[in-house]
Amino acid sequence: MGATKSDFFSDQQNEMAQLLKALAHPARIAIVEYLLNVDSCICGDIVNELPLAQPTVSQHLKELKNANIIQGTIEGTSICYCLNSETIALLEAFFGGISNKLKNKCC
Amino acid sequence: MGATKSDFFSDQQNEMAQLLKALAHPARIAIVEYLLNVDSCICGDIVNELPLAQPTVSQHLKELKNANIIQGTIEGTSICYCLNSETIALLEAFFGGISNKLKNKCC
DNA sequence: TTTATATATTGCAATATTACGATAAATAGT
DNA sequence: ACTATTTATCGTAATATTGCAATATATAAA
Repeated sequence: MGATKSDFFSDQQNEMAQLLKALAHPARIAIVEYLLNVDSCICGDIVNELPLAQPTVSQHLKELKNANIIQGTIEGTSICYCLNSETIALLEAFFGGISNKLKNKCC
Repeated sequence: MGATKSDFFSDQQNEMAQLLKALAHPARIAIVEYLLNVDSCICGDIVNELPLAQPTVSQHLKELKNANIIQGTIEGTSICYCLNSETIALLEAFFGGISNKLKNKCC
């Protein structure tokens, strides 16, 4: 016990849960907001921006990258991260869809 | 170690992370989708709908309730759950805002 | 090749989540 | 009051996440 029973849910449900889990941490929200506020794709400044050690930030970036929320391109010795607008659009559509359908409901 | 360093992030970032965490599980996504597809607020049918034991479902419902994603009203011996459209709107706005701001970016 | 800089990986301790059996609480009907 | 039904809580085992020191990797510059 203890492990999520993913097998019993649909692929779509599992994927959305995974995507939301990747964002379900204040540090990762902060990373997304930072990338949004910075003009160009700035790289390891994220480590300086956050109150976390470099390995911890690296781990959070990895999770965001795995979930396709951000992309990283190598630029010399550093890596340049930026948001993936397709994934953001997917999330927007998910909640937009719920919101729309909810308008015809009693509660 | 091991605990999230919430103190170092903004209230807004912590709240959004918490809200997303409440949805970051396939069972809880399934509950939201079920409530959306059912005409009126139907109660303990959720337990029958999901491949999980009653205490587990009760726990998931509690988390959704704590995050203000669903509401429960007592109806005789049973409880009637339904989605909270305000919280859904908040989530829609969050991702909509990111999506909009992202349009003017280079990546 | 050596050195400096940037990022990733490993290993581990602390903490959180998930799931469920057992049990409690609360209400409806008898 | 007793019984059945519905939902919540407790206790606990299994698993996952978080954070960081230490270390590895990889590229740039000297």
